[in-house]
Amino acid sequence: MTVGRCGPDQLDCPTRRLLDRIGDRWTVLIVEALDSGPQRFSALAMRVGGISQKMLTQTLRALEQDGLVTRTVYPVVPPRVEYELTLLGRSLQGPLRALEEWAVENLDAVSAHQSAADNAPA
Amino acid sequence: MTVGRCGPDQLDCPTRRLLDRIGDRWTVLIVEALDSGPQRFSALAMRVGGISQKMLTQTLRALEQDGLVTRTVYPVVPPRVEYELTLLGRSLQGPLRALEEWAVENLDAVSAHQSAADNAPA
DNA sequence: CGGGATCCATTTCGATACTG
DNA sequence: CAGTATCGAAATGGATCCCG
Repeated sequence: MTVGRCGPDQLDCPTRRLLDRIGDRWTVLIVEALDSGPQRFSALAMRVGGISQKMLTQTLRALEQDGLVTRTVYPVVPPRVEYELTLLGRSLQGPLRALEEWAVENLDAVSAHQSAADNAPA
Repeated sequence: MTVGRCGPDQLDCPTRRLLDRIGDRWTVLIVEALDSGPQRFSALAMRVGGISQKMLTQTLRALEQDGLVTRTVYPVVPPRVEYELTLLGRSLQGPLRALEEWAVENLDAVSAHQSAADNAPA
């Protein structure tokens, strides 16, 4: 459905648009990986860890299109490309960090509930 | 890959775990839909808008398992089931709201960059 | 009304191979 | 090194039918 309308009951659309753009794993992980300054493609791949180059390229392109990331190509013999968060991109880090902190603090509780649910099947 | 390891370069795992659980569209939308108190299944479906009952059920079950949502069944003639955020669930609303605000404030800028990228193909 | 089960279309994504 | 292109496996998700 992609996103369709925004809900009969006046649902907040910006949330949907946000999720449509940066709502996937890799986008979030990449933005956070770019936290510590400009990164090369391969460095990024390592930092994110477990991402295929396809997804990395694809996600970076999307981030670039959205103006969250800049792509700088250095015309040197071994190709060198660096990705860096734009101002807009960095502005996203705050909210993202908030979520991250929530994760750090509450994810254990979530796991606990999870296990409890498992042990009490019926 | 689900999540695999957490990256050779000491990537923050909680983020991955978070994304694994509440990293999809519907989860976020549902949590926000539950903002205004307990909701019935069908009411929830309307508020979220565009979600199939399959995804709604599925996502609600997951949220329940994670201890973010409670499911209350009232044994009445026309079945009545209400979903409500737990304390844990409500604690997630803050961070989520932060993201929402970012979306409201910056999503236009993102769209602008998007269009610019379209108009300057090469 | 709420939701389980099934079927099927679409999308996503990883693996692989090839290029400048 | 930093991609692009292609292929196939797998997950996602909607539609439909049925049940308590």
